[in-house]
Amino acid sequence: MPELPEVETVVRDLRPLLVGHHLTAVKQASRQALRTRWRPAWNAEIAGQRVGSVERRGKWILIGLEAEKTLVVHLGMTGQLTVTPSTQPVATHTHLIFPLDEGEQHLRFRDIRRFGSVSLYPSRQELEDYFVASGLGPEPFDLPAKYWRDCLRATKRCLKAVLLDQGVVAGVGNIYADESLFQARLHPARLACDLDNAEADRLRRAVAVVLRRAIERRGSSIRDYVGGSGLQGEYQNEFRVYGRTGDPCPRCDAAIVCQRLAGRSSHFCPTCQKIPTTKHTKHTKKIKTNLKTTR
DNA sequence: ACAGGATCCTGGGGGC
DNA sequence: TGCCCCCAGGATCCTG
Repeated sequence: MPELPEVETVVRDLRPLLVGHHLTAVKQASRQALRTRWRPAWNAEIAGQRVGSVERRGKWILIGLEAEKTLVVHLGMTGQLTVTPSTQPVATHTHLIFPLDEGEQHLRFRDIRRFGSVSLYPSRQELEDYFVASGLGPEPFDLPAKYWRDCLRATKRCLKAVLLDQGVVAGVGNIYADESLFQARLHPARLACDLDNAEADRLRRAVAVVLRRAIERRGSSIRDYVGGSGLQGEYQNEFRVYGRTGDPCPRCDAAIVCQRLAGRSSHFCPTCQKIPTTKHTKHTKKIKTNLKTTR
């Protein structure tokens, strides 16, 4: 899916197009259910509401309405949230249409694979309760060093799994996990609890550096992702390991490897990102032998 | 507690 | 051209 940089790009694009404008209605453009079913009762709640804010939390998009009502959108794998002229033909797999103001513009939610969701929370508190209940972790920028070290020390999971865990840090997905690990020169199968403080700090900074750069480039467009104004991202042109199996490592020229790890394809340089011998080597070896090389 | 697999979906690409 | 299989940026549930 769109990961944090893509979601941030959508939010930045949508903010000037939505804040101060009114959602006048809701049209369900398809009968197919999203991950969370749109409740007809929300139609009346939305109608006539003025948009006060557009924000991001992890991979969630929060559209603030009046009286603390919040429209909450998750793009899943293939979700697109865009403002388009109402004269533009409605694309296939468009599920929800929110006409704006006098109806000359539409806010549209399109999602091919339907892993995404759109729902309405009646108050900030209920939304916050949901995030707490689902264990959503802190934002990756300015992560407290001690918090991060403690999280890593407390788990025997591999680094790849920890980075993908939205409860540890919110917003990182498969692409940016691989790119961050390369940036930090750490092997994705390293056990989190094996990292020393210097390595933990390196990874924490690498995540922030990679995500910031990706935001500057408006995220990565692999197939379905577009920003809030329909524009594609550019960061895919700067991938150093993701999707580059067999290509030379930009640091040392060794061939980039792709292995299945934590259920996801994981790309890394076998030379720059080595697993050092440690007290947990036995366990790590077990993980490594379980890996199945793909492609 | 954690790994790993299956699941929810559609579409694109490769192999034959 | 067509068919079949595998793969994909996420999250969640289940099993061992």
